Amino acid sequence: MSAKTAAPSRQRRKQARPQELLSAALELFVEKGFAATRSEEVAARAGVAKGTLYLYYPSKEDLLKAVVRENLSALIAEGASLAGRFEGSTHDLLVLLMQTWWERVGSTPASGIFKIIITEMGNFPDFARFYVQEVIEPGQALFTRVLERGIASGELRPVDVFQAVHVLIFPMLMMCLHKHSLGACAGMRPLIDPPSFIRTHVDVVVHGLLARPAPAPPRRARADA
Amino acid sequence: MSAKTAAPSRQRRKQARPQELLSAALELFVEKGFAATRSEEVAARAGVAKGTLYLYYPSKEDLLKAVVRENLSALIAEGASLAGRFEGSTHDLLVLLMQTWWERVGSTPASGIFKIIITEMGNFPDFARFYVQEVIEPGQALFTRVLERGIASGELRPVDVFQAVHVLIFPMLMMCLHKHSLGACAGMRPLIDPPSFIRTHVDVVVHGLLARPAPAPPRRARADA
Amino acid sequence: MSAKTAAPSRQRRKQARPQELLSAALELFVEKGFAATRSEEVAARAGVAKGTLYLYYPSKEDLLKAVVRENLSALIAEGASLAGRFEGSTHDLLVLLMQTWWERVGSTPASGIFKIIITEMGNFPDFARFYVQEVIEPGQALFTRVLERGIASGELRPVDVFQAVHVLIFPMLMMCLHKHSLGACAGMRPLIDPPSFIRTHVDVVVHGLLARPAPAPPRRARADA
Amino acid sequence: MSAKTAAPSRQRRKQARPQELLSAALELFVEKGFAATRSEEVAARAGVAKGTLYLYYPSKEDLLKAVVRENLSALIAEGASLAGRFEGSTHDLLVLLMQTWWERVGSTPASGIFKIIITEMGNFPDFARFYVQEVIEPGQALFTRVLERGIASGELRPVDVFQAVHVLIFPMLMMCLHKHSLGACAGMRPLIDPPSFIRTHVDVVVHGLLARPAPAPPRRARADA
DNA sequence: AATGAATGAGTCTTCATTCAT
DNA sequence: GATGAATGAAGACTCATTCAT
Repeated sequence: MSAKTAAPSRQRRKQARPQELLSAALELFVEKGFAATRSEEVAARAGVAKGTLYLYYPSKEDLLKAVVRENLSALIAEGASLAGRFEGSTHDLLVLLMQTWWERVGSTPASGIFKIIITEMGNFPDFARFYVQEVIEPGQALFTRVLERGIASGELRPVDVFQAVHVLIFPMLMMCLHKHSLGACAGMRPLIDPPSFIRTHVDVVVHGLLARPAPAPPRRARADA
Repeated sequence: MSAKTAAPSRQRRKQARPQELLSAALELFVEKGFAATRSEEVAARAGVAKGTLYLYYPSKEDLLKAVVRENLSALIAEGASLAGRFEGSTHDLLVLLMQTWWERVGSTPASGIFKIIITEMGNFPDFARFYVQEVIEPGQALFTRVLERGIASGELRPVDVFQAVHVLIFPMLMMCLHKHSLGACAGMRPLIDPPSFIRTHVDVVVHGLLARPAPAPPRRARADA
Repeated sequence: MSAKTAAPSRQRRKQARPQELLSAALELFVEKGFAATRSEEVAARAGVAKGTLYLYYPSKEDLLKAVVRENLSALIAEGASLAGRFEGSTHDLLVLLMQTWWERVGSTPASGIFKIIITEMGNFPDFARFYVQEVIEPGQALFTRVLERGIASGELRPVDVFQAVHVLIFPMLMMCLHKHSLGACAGMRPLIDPPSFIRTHVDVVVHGLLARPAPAPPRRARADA
Repeated sequence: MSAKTAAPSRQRRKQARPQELLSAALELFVEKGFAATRSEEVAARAGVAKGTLYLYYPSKEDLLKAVVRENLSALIAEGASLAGRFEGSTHDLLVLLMQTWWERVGSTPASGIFKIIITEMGNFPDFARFYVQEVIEPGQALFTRVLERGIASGELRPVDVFQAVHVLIFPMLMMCLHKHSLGACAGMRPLIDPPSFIRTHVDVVVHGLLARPAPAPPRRARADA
């Protein structure tokens, strides 16, 4: 506590600079969009002067790339680590995956990255490739394996796996986008409660995938909203 | 027909201008983002000079508003009209609604609007309010009614309706976003076939919502892969 | 009266066009300045379309020149005609000249011309020459003759005539400028009453010029303001 | 002195910038008019780039306001300080006031301000109010006090003071305007010599105001012609 | 290393002028 | 002749980037 409030040594601050700049940039790019964010604003939010930004990132575009890369590495690591460890029913695994994903990504500032990607992917083709290789493909592979195992074991219906994966993932992504667009509009009451939404989402989708659906489980209504 | 190929008279062109400008603007705003699109580009794509744009829309921001308004009004009307007319099972109605929505919006350039909205909603608070009133609320109301009817009739499980609506809608929106981000990256094989995805989506979600699921139909959706 | 309200025949309007355009232009150039006046405004105030203006004057600059020339011819004619006719004391002649000048110029829209000239003279050197020859020199010659006659006859002190002329004229011009700058600011009570000011001006200056000033005449105070 | 010829440090230049910009702006606004002066010209004349101007003044209009404020504040201070100190005849005070005013304003670049004000006052209503409060009213008050004192002491005729003030001031203003319009036209012989004109002006007007004019001094003012 | 004054290419927007109707 | 849609050169202003301090 006292360590935080005390003025950090010059050494420490310098070390933390790149992180601080990236996180300031993430916030602003998410809030206002890449093009509409002035590089001076990024510097200001990171507590440094305009010129300092350029000591760390040679251009605004490079800064964007660094922001995306930085935040996506975290995503991938999380996903990969979870992949192997689990033992139990496919149903339980899916619930766990989704909740963990929300905890580690959806509920953190990193969730904003998807907004940037959606918008800027067209303007940075090399990004598209990077993103597909590093995020989309590993992610799909993970869910594909889970679903295929569930189908093989007879727990799930033999639906089209490739698309079922997207049925699972898309609402999660949309949730993130929502959080940073409509959900970020000041003065607007929060329309959706993410954890609750995720429960419903997983509940519905897993039910829809089950081979012999169990008798409807004691569903939790919107008590938390 | 022959009249069209001849140089259209000035009168006729003036009539068509707003449409042409809006559609050029839609394309570009979706492709490159609002902030990154130069107003002169819009004019050029509509085949007019820079100044002409300003005869029709007093500023770039007004142009954006007009684009969104123009494209979303139609959407709402479609949905509402379909809502009332239908007789049949909730299952069939949901399938029909989703397919119609895709036909009228998702598969048209208007689908790009959602990308713009995600990005720009935070920058235009008054527009956010407009969008909530004109699009989000009516849309939610429509699906809410359908689901509530299905639950009342015993066809669907009594899930949280508000969230189930989002479970239905979010993947559709995400589909649109995907189409204009990753899906638009040149040289990338089409990863998802929307109609097929929608079938799977509706199949899974409706199954997940049904009170006594019919024996899983052995149909395989992904005919295109 | 009825002739005015009835729609003038096309023939009449066409004949009146140049006048109407010049007078609209004069008003606007005086109100807002030459550069800040849009040519479309001039056309609109004259009740014609933008293009019509260009049928009469090939450019905005030509329009300005026409406006100034048009209004200065009137000035000159008035001055010249008054020059010869008068018989009586120099004192009375000066009073008459000033009052007439105010009636014919100062109190009409033509008074605004001085504001334009002051501002634009530097941008149109050929104007400067024109103005000196057509207005300044004849005007100075007139007053010079009057004062010299008064001095010769012993009625006036032998002051520097060239400068005395300016002592007489400058306040009149300043009055015109005042009327179209401060005096034109909406919501500002009229600070100066021109006729009254002119009486004081002439009274003071002629007193200052008289060789043996008459006992102070029964001065009219500011009863009219 | 030698320090000045060496390249001034960045710090020093920053300090001097506002002054340099204001004085460049004054020159150009007077020469060409406010609307006709491009902001880049101002920057260029001050020896900086376009963008630098905007580091100091947020808009061209603000620049104009700063120019006027800057130059007129000094004027008021001068007048007021002189007003109180003087002991001697009203005649002498008036002569002194006029000469000082010419020294401090009329003969400096600040004299051009009046040309700008005449033109732009109508376009900046809030500025008009400012000018009335800060310049016109204090100035009038000053001369009003002087004349009233002269009348009270019997030195001057009991003329309408408000108007007499304008009789005194208007030619001075007109002199300034003349200097920057006709007087600025290249290739035109100097028609008026201001100091000499002012002597005549004050001579004539004060004579016109005196209660018992001294025997007209046979002095001939135009020593320079 | 850090700063922030300075730059100037680039963008939105206006408006004098043209010309098909 | 008259119109007003269209043009595009020009101007106010912004902001990514540089570099002297």
